[in-house]
Amino acid sequence: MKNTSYTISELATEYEITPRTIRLYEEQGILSPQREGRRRIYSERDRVRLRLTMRVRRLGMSLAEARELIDMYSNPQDEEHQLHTLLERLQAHRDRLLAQHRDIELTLTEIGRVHEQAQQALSRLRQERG
Amino acid sequence: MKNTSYTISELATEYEITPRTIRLYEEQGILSPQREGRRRIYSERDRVRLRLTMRVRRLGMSLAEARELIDMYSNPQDEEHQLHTLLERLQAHRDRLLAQHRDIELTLTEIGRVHEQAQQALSRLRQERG
DNA sequence: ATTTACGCTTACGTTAACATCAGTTATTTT
DNA sequence: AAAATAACTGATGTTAACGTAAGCGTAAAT
Repeated sequence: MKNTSYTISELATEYEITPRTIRLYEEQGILSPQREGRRRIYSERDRVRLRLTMRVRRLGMSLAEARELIDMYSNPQDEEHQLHTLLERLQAHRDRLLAQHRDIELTLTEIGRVHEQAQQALSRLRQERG
Repeated sequence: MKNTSYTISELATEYEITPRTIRLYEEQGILSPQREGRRRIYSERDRVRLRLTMRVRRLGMSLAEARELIDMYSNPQDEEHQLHTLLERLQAHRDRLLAQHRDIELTLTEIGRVHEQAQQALSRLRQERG
């Protein structure tokens, strides 16, 4: 059984963020560590949710969006209506990610173009100097 | 010849942003429209730079990063040292974009998993209700 | 000739996502 | 026992990226 638990500074070190940030994520409802007195004890689940949060934050999502998405990962709905809106929200996130995917490819193409030009300019310089 | 020019509100409408935002981008050195009296006149080049800015902003880049990257697109360097740092910066941007690319794929995989589960739960509900 | 529309500058307001600090408690380490 | 270490709760500060509003100029439409 994974019965591992973590302190706030362990997680902070692992993900290279400050404890302040981790507490903020709790305020935002993303994490919900247990307490041992006043101290926070983070479970493996908390750690996973933190990792997922960092991942989508790198993609420019807000904390609110991050929370929504991550909550959907583990939210077993029972009503048909709820399942429907879940599917819709998932599709919305997917659409956005696909758009970003395209944006990345376009940007990489541009970078590749400039990179090549720079390489050529560099070899020309070395030729002349030769 | 593309001698087209645009007013601020034309660009604002096209890219669904406010004039305020466009003026801000000028302050940040991303755009540099000509003036006709006090009025700003945007060239095709400005428009392209605005489009590129919007693109990388969707990827979560800051305006400073956007400016740096977009400036590199059109900056013909002449010194070897400058070409080297240009190549380095390009590679840094590329690395970051590739990391984002992976993050997107991971997130899409998760979403796909949840999406399937939800679909299945939905068909089960409909089966029962029959 | 005067509304109306568009644009300008200047300045203050706002929100998100933290950082920083002060003061306190609790727990190790020496 | 004393001191260092880690964590806690407020509270205030900071930065980026805008939004909003006031007051003014200019040009086009009625």
